[in-house]
Amino acid sequence: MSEVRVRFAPSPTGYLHIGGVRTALYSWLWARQTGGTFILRIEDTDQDRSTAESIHIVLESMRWLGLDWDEGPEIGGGRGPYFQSERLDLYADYADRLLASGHAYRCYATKQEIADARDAFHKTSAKGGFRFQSPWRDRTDRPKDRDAHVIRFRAPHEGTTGWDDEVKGLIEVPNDTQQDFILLRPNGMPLYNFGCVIDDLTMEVTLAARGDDHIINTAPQILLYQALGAEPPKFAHMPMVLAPNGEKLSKRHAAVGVLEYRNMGYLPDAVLNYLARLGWSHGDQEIFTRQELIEKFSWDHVGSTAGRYDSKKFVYVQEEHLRMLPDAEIARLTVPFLAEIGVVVGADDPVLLAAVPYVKPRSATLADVADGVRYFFGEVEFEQKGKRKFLVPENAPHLVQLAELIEGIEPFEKEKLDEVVKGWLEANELPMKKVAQPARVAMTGRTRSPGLFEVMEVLGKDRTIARLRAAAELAAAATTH
RNA sequence: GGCCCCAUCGUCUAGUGGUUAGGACAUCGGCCUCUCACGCCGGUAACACGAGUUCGAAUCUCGUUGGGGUCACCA
Repeated sequence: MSEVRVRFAPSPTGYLHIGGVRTALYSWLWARQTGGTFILRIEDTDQDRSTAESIHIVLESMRWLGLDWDEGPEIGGGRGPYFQSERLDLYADYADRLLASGHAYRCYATKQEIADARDAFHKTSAKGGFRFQSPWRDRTDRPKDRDAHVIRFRAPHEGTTGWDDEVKGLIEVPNDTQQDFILLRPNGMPLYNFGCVIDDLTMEVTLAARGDDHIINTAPQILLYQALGAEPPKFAHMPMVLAPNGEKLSKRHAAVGVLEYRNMGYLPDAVLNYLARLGWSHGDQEIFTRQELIEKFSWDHVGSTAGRYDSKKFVYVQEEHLRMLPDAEIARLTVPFLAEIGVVVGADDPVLLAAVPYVKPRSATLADVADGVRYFFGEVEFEQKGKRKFLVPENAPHLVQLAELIEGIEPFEKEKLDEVVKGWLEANELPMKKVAQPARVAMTGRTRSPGLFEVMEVLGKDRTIARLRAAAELAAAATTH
């Protein structure tokens, strides 16, 4: 079997959609598993919609996800260029060949003529789909008053065109439904089906993987390969990612731009895992490392039904990946998220490092971790509800006593703290519940946090005592009502 | 409407003629417990429908219904 060459060919007309990421991912996994080549190609032939900003977003998204390409923008490769807008000569050349062999023709019909024909078709309420029947299909002359024309494919009307799809199986389409689709616009820009075929052909792509909304384009493309006397690649059409309600996924339903997940503190590997698993399976396994994905991916376990985006499961997968990370790595990755909320610390900050293991099981994203360690830095910010409920005069003495008790504890570690404090509580017949919440609010400003003694250990003796005493004063001064 | 694709718990899926139809997320109950989590134990919950093939169908065939895609000088 020849070397695997696969590509991801987004059009830069917005953000990189998570549905697009999934098709990119499957191709990438296949290339990495087989030692093949993963090509990134930018389909920027729609000059009205393509933007430089969008190209940047695509590359940035791919980089963040770690979906590195072997040929493509910025690094080049032997089959470049990798922007369709820079391959115009090539398309012109292939169009000439098709013209010469009679597989294509120049069509001088104007957009208006086509629109009129379409209107007329719909007015007669004819059944079936509209196909523009160009009068130029069988003419050899040309109009005297204009030169602008498109180049159309001379589509066959008999027989069927089919292929054995890697995920859908055998698909056959009758040729009499084909139309003379346009290859080249008057300005020399190719349309999707033509550009895609010429690129896949000249880039020697062996498997074209894409969303199943492209199934409709495959027969025309195969016809084009045949007209060119070339062997088409294999095709894999994967089902789309739908919104939770089964509609087409859009901004309304979820964060669809993949970079948004970076900003929310998701891990690239978690995104990959979730997306891979949505539409593909490997027995009962749910959590995969990047390496496992590469090793275990296979086309015959890509399902054929559309998958719905499920944010809860996504969060679950993200949590699992966060827990797989070493604490020091989590600390390092959390630093920018801390900066975001005004806490400036280094990745090797001892307090941060000490806090991560306790905050980790309570967090899903890196943003959660940042928020979870926040009160270990700077001043305590009290949640009003907790302050009002627990920092009341009757609790003030307990906080002071706790501060005094703690003064003498050495080493200041959570096991020792646990032992001494609980002994003291028992001796004084004080229930833990009575003291814990006021102390928690005193130290963290919140009613929910890691274990009391864990917080103390991270805070250190001095700051623990200071916070307990400060809160005791607040509590004593609070007015009851 | 034509053409094409699809159909197992709410969701993602396992299943390739013989299973008490399995797992995961979610959900519900319980345990643990200083709060919140984590963790652990357990429950509810599915083969869209109808024919046919077969000793036997979630699995094969046909039809119905339902969902999706597409019918561009977008990709």
